[in-house]
Amino acid sequence: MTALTIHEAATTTGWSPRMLRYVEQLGLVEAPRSAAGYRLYGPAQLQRLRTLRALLDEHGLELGDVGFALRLRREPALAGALDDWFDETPAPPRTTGSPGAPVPDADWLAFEQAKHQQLLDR
Amino acid sequence: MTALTIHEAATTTGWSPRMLRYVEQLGLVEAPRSAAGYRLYGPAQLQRLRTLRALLDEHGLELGDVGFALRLRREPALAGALDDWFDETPAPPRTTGSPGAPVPDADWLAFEQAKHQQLLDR
DNA sequence: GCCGCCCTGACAGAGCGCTGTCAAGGTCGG
DNA sequence: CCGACCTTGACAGCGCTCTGTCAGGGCGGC
Repeated sequence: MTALTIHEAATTTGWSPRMLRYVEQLGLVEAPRSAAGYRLYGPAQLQRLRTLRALLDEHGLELGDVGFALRLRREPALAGALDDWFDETPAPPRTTGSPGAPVPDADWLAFEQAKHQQLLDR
Repeated sequence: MTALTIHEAATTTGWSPRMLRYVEQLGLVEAPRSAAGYRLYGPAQLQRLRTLRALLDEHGLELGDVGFALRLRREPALAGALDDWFDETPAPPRTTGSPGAPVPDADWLAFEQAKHQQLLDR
């Protein structure tokens, strides 16, 4: 099938083989493996690599930045902690019933949903 | 009122004066200024500095990471581009009416709202 | 008026991220 | 079977981030 080796994928996407392994190590584009362990780059992976490059160029990002964004998606607790910190400043948002207790943590999903709902209600 | 100089704020929060200026430069904690330009740290800023330290320690973050998270909040286009890239992989999401055109960009907010709505609908 | 703190700007060094390159060994196609 | 490719692991250098420190000048309280 249409599956390229790492060297072929590198030349067609503009990355270097070394960088393709690094990108995979960051968890950004993981190529399936052959029985012998060779990385196999299919159309999906190639597309992903090209759009990744465009993303970096367009917004002046680095791979580490995208890696951090990935971490935000994999660790919702981290994303929630950041949300809380950024929302902390303006005013005591505890206008709803529950007082200032640090969120029972079981209600965390509902808490985040409420926050997203606020985003939608505008 | 209760407003500390940068040196006092540093000793009570555990940061160094240098780092307080750096944190401000990153846009994370900005202290109001006196008429002469002195930074004035009130309770709000002190609280923010302490919780910032806790945030870093708890999740093993660096200041630059939080700075990047701030950038994500200030540049919704960047956040949207990352969302799109991460959502790109699983399946062709163009199941709704509009074909593969790169989103008319005026509908961008609605597009993101729809995506958030999917998050809420679970 | 003086001494101590504040400001900005700059330089410096430690550390880390990114990228290339090499080594030792396995796999594949002619 | 041989040459070209792949694997992982390691090391090296460039550049950037982070943090401290210093210089030159202003502000403030005793």
